[in-house]
Amino acid sequence: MLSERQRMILSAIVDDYIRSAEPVGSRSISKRGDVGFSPATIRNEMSDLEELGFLEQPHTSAGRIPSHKGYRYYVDHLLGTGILSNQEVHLLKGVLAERITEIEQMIQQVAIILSNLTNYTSIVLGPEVFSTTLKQVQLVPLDDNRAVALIITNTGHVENKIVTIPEGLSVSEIERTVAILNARLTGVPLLQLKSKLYNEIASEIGKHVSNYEELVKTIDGAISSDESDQRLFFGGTTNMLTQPEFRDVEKVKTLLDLLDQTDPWMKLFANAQDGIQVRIGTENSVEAINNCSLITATYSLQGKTIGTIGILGPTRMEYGKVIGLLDHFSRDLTTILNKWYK
Amino acid sequence: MLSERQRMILSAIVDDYIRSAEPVGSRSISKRGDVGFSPATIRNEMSDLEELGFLEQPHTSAGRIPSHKGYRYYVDHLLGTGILSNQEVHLLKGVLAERITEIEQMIQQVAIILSNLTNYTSIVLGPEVFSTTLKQVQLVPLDDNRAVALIITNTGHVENKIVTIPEGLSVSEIERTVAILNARLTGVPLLQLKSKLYNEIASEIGKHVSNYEELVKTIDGAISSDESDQRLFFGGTTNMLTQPEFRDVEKVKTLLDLLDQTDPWMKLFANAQDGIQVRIGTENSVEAINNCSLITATYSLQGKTIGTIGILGPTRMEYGKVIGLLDHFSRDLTTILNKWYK
DNA sequence: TTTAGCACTCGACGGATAAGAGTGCTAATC
DNA sequence: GATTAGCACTCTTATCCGTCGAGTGCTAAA
Repeated sequence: MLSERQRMILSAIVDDYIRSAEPVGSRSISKRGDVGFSPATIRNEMSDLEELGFLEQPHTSAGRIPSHKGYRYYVDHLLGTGILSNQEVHLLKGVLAERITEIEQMIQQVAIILSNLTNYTSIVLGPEVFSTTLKQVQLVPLDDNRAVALIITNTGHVENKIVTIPEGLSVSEIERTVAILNARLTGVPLLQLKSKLYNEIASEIGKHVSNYEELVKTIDGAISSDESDQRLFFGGTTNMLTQPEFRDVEKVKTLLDLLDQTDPWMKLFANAQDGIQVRIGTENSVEAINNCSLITATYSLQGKTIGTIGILGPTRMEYGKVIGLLDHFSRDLTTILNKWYK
Repeated sequence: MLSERQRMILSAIVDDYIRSAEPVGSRSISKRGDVGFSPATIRNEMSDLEELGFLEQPHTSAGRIPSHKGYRYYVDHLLGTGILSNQEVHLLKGVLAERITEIEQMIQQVAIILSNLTNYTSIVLGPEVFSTTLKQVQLVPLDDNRAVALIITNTGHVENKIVTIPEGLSVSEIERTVAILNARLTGVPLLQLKSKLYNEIASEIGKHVSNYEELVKTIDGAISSDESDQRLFFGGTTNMLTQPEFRDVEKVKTLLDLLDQTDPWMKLFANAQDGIQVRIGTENSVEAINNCSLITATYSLQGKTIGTIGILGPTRMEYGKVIGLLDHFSRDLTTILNKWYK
């Protein structure tokens, strides 16, 4: 569809614009050396590229900037895979080599490192709520009527909740209840615990415990995790402020308010495909980041995708570098996790 | 020191400036009605007040704005105690009435409510690290070589850490170790756990366990809480962006970067006095908030101050309202907590 | 097909001017 | 003696206007 020369020029424009954040003129392209044509020729091609929708002009007599379509073409066809610098590889290796007992801690570390390396904002969805399953429930007595319920997941995460034990329950009743829970709920995804509890298990508990309604309610309180909020980590939220597109405080506020929320990100990540995915500008469906791009990568455990890590930057972001980093990282992380849980 | 008239004028200027964020002129004061003098008279007084250091002039022929000293005088001598609106009282009562199993959750709720009510940023130091003591340690086996260590504090907070148990330890050795820990560490402030472990307890464990070095190391990992980070909650961090003094992105970044850190706040809160404390501008010692004011209140349990809640706003903040809110809240919270833990 | 040349467009920058807000001082008034 | 009206003065802000430079689009020549 595009001639070789047009592709060179488009590539040069996107590159330059990513670096400078200013409209790119024909002269500066010509001077770069890698496109050996005069400004006039380049101007003609640029005019064509604009007609085709790959470029835009902020106003007559300004240079061109890439349109969303231009970025898309650039990402799909023109991008050389970024090569990581030694320092970057080193840093990532460092994080992944650290001995950490929980996946989440490691993920969080990686989020911070990535945001530092890229100077963009990183958003990480920890071990996927959708696929995390229950491994074990334990009840540890605290005092006369309270206990700590431990919810242990297959990803090695432990969550604790303080529960008040309904009056008049004998120790054996409690023990039996916990045994039932473990027998029936092990392997069940966290999100389904609640419905399973009410639909199947409540009645079974009823067979062994007299006043079981309140008990079931207590269990409900313990297992209905409020963790879904906490599984979303952000790194380098203020990095965006250094980008020239956020010189306006209004825009900053819109973005930061979005970063304070959980829902939009869950939705954005819900339909993330495996592997690297680049969503440019309005492809993101969330209005507040219509002039941003979101690059996501997934990591997996035992062949199953369990989490997503994303980098959010202006549409004018360094796609090559970020994709390279995410690719490298998601592979490494997957390898490590699988070795770990073998 | 100041005449009655000067006090009225100073008060009027501060009030107006807090509302408008613009230098206040003699004419607008005169027109307010509560100061029944002509602009000329007021001008003379303003000139005097400036000489005394209570007012400042951004430039000749602009109105006056309060200096730090002016705010200080206003807060100390001119401020009528703010009266809460019904809605505000209602909201606070609502939060405090909710049945929550952990102090921290409640504190966090309050932080959010307060930042919404004030439109400033709230910073809350949860149950004080300095005074929180250990109540109990429990070890729950997970699989062959791993276990969950539960650290239970006197404030009802439970923290869990996954530990890898050193090879070659018998069950009885582990049990004995836990017993020693409970016997010797109960009631010890969290911050002192580590030193106590190495100085007193390590040797005692050595008597019962052969290869005790690695075990002590593991215990260290479990008790050295990284929670100190998580005890600091922020609410409404983006509220500051709506304040006109933060129209400049640079300032926003400085502040937000500060809000990402923990240390400065710990230091700021470390020397918080009991009751309400107002620190204006440079009184804060942290440079990044030299044009902000921080109002803090403490709450207590069993007569002992256990936490601090602060509201951060521009020096031009609504002192009356915020002080009223904080006062009301800290009393209520203290009452509730004490009823709760009775 | 490519390029040199040139007229044209548009935003950025800087200086000049006017408007407006507010002061400080002086002299008149209470 | 305290208060106030009046007025000149200062400083900021907005606006206008001309200039400059970057960049384009078109035409004609190579």
